[in-house]
Amino acid sequence: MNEPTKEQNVERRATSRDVARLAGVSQAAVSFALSGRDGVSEATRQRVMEAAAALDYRPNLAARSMRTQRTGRLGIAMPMAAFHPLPLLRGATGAAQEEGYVAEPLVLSMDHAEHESQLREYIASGLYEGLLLFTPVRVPEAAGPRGRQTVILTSSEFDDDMRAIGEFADARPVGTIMERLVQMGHRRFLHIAGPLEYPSAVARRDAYLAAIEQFDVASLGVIKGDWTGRSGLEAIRSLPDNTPPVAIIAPNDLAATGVIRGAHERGWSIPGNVSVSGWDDFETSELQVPSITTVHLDRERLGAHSIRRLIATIRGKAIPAPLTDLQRIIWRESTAPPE
Amino acid sequence: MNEPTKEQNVERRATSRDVARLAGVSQAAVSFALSGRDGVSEATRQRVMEAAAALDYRPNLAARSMRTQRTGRLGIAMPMAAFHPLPLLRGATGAAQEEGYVAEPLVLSMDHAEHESQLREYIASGLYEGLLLFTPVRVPEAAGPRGRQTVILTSSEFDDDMRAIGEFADARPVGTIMERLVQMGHRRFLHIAGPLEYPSAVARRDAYLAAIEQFDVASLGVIKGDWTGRSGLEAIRSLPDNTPPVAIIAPNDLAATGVIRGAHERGWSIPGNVSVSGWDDFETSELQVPSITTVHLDRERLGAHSIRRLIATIRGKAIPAPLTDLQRIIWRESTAPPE
DNA sequence: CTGAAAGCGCTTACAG
DNA sequence: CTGAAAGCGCTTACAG
Repeated sequence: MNEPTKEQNVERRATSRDVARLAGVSQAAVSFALSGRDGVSEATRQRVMEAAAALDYRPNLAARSMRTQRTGRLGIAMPMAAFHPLPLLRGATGAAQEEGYVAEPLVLSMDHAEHESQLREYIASGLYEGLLLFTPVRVPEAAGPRGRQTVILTSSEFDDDMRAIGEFADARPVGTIMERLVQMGHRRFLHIAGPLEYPSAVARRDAYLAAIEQFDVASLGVIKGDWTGRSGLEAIRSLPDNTPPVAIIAPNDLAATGVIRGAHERGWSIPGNVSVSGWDDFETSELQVPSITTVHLDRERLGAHSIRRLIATIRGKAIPAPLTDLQRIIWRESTAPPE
Repeated sequence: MNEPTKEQNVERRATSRDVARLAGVSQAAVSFALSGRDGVSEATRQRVMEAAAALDYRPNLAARSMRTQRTGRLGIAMPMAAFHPLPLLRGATGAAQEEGYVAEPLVLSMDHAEHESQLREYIASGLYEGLLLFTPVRVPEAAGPRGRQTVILTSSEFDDDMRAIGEFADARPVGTIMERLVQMGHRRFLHIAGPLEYPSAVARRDAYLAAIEQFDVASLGVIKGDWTGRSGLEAIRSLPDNTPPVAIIAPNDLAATGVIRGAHERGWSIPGNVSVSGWDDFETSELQVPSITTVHLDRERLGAHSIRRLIATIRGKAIPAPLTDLQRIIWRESTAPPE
C-alpha cells in the first residue's frame, strides 16, 4: 500500500482542476461546460473542450459518484445457462456508456433456486442504480439499502413491451412458422414448451394454441419442457409408435437438436416424418444434419434497448418506443412437407 | 439532479462514521478493524464487527477508490464470438470479489481488426487496474494513463502457464485422443488448425505433429482454419474423392459439426469413413447425430485462476500454482475404428 | 458569467 | 491504542 501523497511526484492523470488551469477558467466552469449545462459562454465552453482534449481529460468516476450520490452502475442479471450472452452484453454496455453508465453482467448460478437470494444480495449491496433481470424471479420490493431504491426491470416487462407491438409480438414467429407449415401440408402439430415461469415460454405456447385454432389443425399436445436438449429427446420418446407425420415447435435449437436425435432413435426421418423448428439460431444450427429452421434474435439491439428502457425508468423519463423486427425466421432443412 | 444535502433527511446507508459511533470507537479504528490491520485490540475489533453487522455496513467503494487511488476494477476482454463466456465470467467475478475487486467483461467486436484500438481505449480510460485478454492482440506498452500502469495478462500467458505442467499441457488432449484412435486402428490423420495467432491453436497443431511422429502414422495435412464451422466444411470439400478412411482433429465442436456436414455431402459415413473430434463440448454436441467426441474445459475454474493470477501480478505477490485437470476428453459417437 | 468553498465517505500519517 | 485532521476529484449552491 503506497501512501498516495508520494504518488504526487509521479505524473498523474489530469483532473478538472488541470483543465481549468489550462483553459484559464474556474473548475466550476469546466464542470458546467463538460456536462453541457447552461451558464457558461460558448467561448469558454470551446476553450474548456480544447483543454480537456489536450490533457486527455477523463472525469474520475469515483469522485463523481461520491459527489452525486449515484453509483452510475447497472447490473444485468442472467443465468449461467443463458445462450449467446455476449452480443446482448455488448449492446447493453454500449448503450449504457452513451448515457454515462457502466453496465456489468451479474452471472447467476446454474441452480435456479439460488437466483432469488443472489439477486437480493446484489440489490442489498447498493452498488446498482438499476437491474435488468433475464431470469424469471420474483424480487422482493424494497430489498435495497434504506433510502435509495434500485430500479428493477424484469424480462417479463420486456416480453410485455414486445407484445405491445401486437398480440403476442414476441411469440409471433410461432404463428408465422405454423402458417407456412400448414401451407406445406402439415395437419398435425406438437409443441414442446419452455418452462412456464418464463413469460416468453407462455407467450409461445399461447401463440401455438392460437394458431392451432386459427388454422383448424390438430394438436398432439403441449409437452412441458425446460429449454434443455433432453426435454426435446424425452418428448419424442414419449410419443406412441403409430404417431403419424407431425410438425414440432420446439422452444429452442437445443431442444430441437434433442428432437432430431430422438427421431433418429425411433427410425423416423426428418423432415419426412417429423418436421421441427427451434429458436435462437445457434452457431451449429445451420451446419447440423439436418440444419435447423429457427428464429434469429437481434440480441445486440435487444440489449441496447433494454438498457435504454432501464435508464429512462431510473431518470423518470419517457420509455423509448418498443423495437420491431427484432426476430427473423430462418428456414432450413428440418422443416419440409410431410411425406 | 437532487441536491445531496437534501437527501440527508432520507434514511441513508450506514457509513464508517455510523459504525464508529455505534461501537463507541473512532472512525480510524473501524477502518483498521475491518481491513484486518494491526493496531486495534481484539475487544475493539469485536465491537466494530458487531456494529457493522447491525447496521449492514458496506464500505462505499467510490470513496475507498478515491482515497486509495485505485479503481478496484479488472477487465476481462473477450471477443464477441467467444464460446460459453458465462462460466468463465462467473469464476472470474467470484474470485475477484474474494480479493476485493470487481471484474467486468469487455466485449470486443466481431471484427478482430478492431480489437487493438478497442483495447487501447480501455487501457487509456484508466478505469482498470488489470486486464485479462482472451484475444491474441499485441497491446502497446505503456498505453495507459500517465503514472499508473495497467497490468495486462494475455491468453498466451495462460497457455504458457498451462503448458508449464508438462510439454503442451494445454494441448495434451490432442495426443491422448490420437493415441486412442491409433489403438482403434486409425493410421491416417488430418488436422484442421485454429487461427495461428492463438497460442492454443499453435500448441494443438504442434501436439498433432508430435503425435503423428510419435505413433508413426500418416498425416494427410494440416489445414488452416479459423474456429468457424465453415472452415470444417471447406476442409472436407477440399479432400480428393479417393480419400481413404481418416481421423480428423478439429479445433472445436463447431468446426467438427462442419466436418460432419461435409462428410454427409460427400456420402462418407461418420464415424465409418471419417472419425472426427472437436473441442469445447457445446451443449448440442452430445445430442447431435453423431454426437461429437470433444474436450470439456472447466471454464469456471479457469476464470477464477486467471483472475487470481492477474491480482497476484498487480500486487507483486507470488503467482498461484498452475491448474491441473482443467480439461477432460469425452468420447462419443463421432469417433470409432475405421471401416 | 466566475471564484471560492463545501462536502460526498473513505484511509492513513500524525500527535497524543 | 485513540482522536482529529487531511485530502482523494468531483459537483453545485452561493456570493459576487
